[in-house]
Amino acid sequence: MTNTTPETVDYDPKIVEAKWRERWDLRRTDKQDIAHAAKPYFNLMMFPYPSAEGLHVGNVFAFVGADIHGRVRRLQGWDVFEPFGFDAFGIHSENFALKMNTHPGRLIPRNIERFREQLRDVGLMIDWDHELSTTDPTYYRWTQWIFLQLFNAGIAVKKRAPVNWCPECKTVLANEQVIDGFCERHSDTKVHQRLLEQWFFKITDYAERLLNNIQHLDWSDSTRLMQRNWIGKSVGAELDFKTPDGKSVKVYTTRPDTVFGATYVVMAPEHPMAEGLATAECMADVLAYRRAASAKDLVARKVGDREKTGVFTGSYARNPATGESVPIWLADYVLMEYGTGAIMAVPAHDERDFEFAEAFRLPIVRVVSDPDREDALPFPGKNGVLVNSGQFDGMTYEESFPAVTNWLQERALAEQQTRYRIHDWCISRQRYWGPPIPIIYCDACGPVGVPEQDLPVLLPDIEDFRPDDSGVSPLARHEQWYRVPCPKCGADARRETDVSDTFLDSAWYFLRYPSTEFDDRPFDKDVTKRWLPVAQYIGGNEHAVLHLLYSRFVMMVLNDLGWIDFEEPYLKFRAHGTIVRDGAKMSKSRGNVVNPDEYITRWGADTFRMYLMFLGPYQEGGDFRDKGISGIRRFLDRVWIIVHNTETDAIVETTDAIVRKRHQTVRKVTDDVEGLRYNTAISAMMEFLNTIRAESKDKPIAKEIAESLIVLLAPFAPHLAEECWEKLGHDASVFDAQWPEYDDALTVDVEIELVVQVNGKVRQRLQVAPGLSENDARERATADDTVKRFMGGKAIRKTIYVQDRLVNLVV
RNA sequence: GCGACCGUGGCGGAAUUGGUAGACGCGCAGGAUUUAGGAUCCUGUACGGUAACGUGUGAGGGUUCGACUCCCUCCGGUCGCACCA
Repeated sequence: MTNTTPETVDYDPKIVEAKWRERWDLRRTDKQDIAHAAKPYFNLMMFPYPSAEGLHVGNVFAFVGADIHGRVRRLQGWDVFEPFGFDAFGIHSENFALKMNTHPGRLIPRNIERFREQLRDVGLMIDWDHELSTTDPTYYRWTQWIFLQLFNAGIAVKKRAPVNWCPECKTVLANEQVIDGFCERHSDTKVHQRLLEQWFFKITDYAERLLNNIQHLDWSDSTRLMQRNWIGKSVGAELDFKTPDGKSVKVYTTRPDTVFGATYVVMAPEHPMAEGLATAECMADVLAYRRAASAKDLVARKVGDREKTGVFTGSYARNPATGESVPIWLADYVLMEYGTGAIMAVPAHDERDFEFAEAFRLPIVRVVSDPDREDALPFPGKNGVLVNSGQFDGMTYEESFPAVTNWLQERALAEQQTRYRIHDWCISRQRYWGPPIPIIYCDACGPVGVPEQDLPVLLPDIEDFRPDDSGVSPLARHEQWYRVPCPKCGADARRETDVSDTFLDSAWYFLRYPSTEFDDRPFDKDVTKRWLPVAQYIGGNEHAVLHLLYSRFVMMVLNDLGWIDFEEPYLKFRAHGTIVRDGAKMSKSRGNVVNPDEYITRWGADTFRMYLMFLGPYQEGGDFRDKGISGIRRFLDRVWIIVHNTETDAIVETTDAIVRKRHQTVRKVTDDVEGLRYNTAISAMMEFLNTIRAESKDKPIAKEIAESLIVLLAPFAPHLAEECWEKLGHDASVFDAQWPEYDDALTVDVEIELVVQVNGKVRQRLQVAPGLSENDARERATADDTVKRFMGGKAIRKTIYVQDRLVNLVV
């Protein structure tokens, strides 16, 4: 390096990073005083599943972004707590162990060990004293405790329910594990429906509160929208269509205003009233249709072709508004699981009903008309006014919805109703690798919760944990484990053999982090008060619905039961983006997976961290391209050189340009890191360095300039920053320094470029002092030869002046 | 099908509230240094044109003194939901 002074050592990240890893451990730099922190800041990142493949570059991207945020907050004076843990229970670990012919209990510790080493190399500010793993009995003991709180409160209940069953995994799948009717893990295996007795959490009872709180959360709009959609609130009415013999067919609709256009009724094929409504001559068809529909399972019905099929029952019901007799049909486009399992069909204003009416030649009656558009049917919108609707004609949707509903309600033919799409949370898994559900079944006492002092219910160490298709967990094959006396009456009883859903493990882990030292309580009340709710949560979008919703729900319940004094766990949540390679998602099959270890070894952790953050906006992700990383390394090399050339004991004059750039950079980086715009924060630091280099021309620079650069850089490249900080004469860690301040007045340039437009086109750029008046600006502009030429001697009709930016002359 | 977001050089990507399009970085070209290569440093780099200048943010239209930014139509992509009545 030509401009390196002889005694300067080249930047060798291997040496620097090893030195500071050790120093941080020694000084306990990353540890937090949980009991006494004055300005607590809980910086949470989603804990990973410790896969056998080790840390993925996407993990590193996620954690580094969160770590930078934590380090910035620390420099800004907060007592930052940045814990880490492992979400190690679940189907992933178990399936992998089965494939490798080993036991997950032996696999997980190895994987965790590997993760820990890799994470250490990345240079995260993690307080390892508070590490946790969901598979640790000292953790899942309290997962079971939480289950018991919900059980005792009547929120955990047992129900017989249809579930998604994957014949390959041989277990129940959650809805999100079903992709287009196939298992997410076995893309060629169709998911079946199966009826099982399972434990459910009554999250639907909390739907309204979960929905309502969303508006107060500092989350991104898209995440909030996804949560709203998942909860799926709809306001409508249950209407009563009566048959001549007095039977009552209840239908649910969100458009009671269109009831005058309801020309037939449709029931789901499995509707309990279907058979009773079938007339003798239609019975054979009805039964045949039913059989055909149940052969097509629920999932296939949802994804299969949407050709409308159906069958007439032979019966009629009375439209509660018109009093006319309308036919009752069965069709599989109506789902038993939503609403009442029956609908009133308004073919003129619903596309599905329209298709069905066309296919079976049923009458179509228009009851909404848009005066602005004479639309073809169907016309599903809410614009327009009612027609063919008796005394309601001429009303808008907003008027007619309540008017029609009330009118029917007065005659006991309707009831306004609010419904939610969200289902109760099924937490039973017929699997081995999870926390046993702490329930004991007694013939006399029924389901009894395991007494708190008997927790944890340890997961037995068994070798034959392979699931079978019996519909029960492998634990049900271990009599010596499940046979226990009833805790209430002492009679022979048996344990619940299902384990709980991984989402329950992860629903409360952040509550445990600050309290890991307590073995007699899940979380300490004082500690929790000090640290929770979490200040900022960073994680992947794939968990933006379920994980966040489930943990919000569990916190809400714990709050209601008096265990905690907040009900929303994450005040602020931001989702990071995904790293792709050459425009495609990284995957083993594509062969474009990036191994972070190689890059850290070759370039150093600091370079790798910064490169990942430089790829693109943190919340959008970016495209990983090998070549670009050298630019970051060059930047860090130059920082190293400039700091090592800095005079620490001499007074060095600094140019105004450097000072100005310093203030501009501090402002820009401060704003950018706040909005997680790490890519532009890095380019601002690069610009700062470029200015310093151009101005100083290899001469030593002033100490305070080097210092502010290093502090800004520290969250991104912590090892190098520490080394440079020490070189600048500091004994303490750079992370005990102060985030630099800026002065707006000192960011103002002495000379600005004034753009001169003629008729909106840029024609000239003039160097002027800032703060020019409009008249002065116009004078300067019109005096310019080029500007004169483009004005062509015409008079100015209008001048637009944007202070210190541009003047536009309209001629 | 519905909803959300997005489309900018050879590439990754910049551009507070409409006000200099292409910051920063990669790559590339030329030069310096070097026995050579690499590294490093300097200069240039949207496109066309010797130049004046013209043209440019997926396509087309609109609003405006002025549009990557706002509005309409279309095309393409990513994600979420998906017969939810």
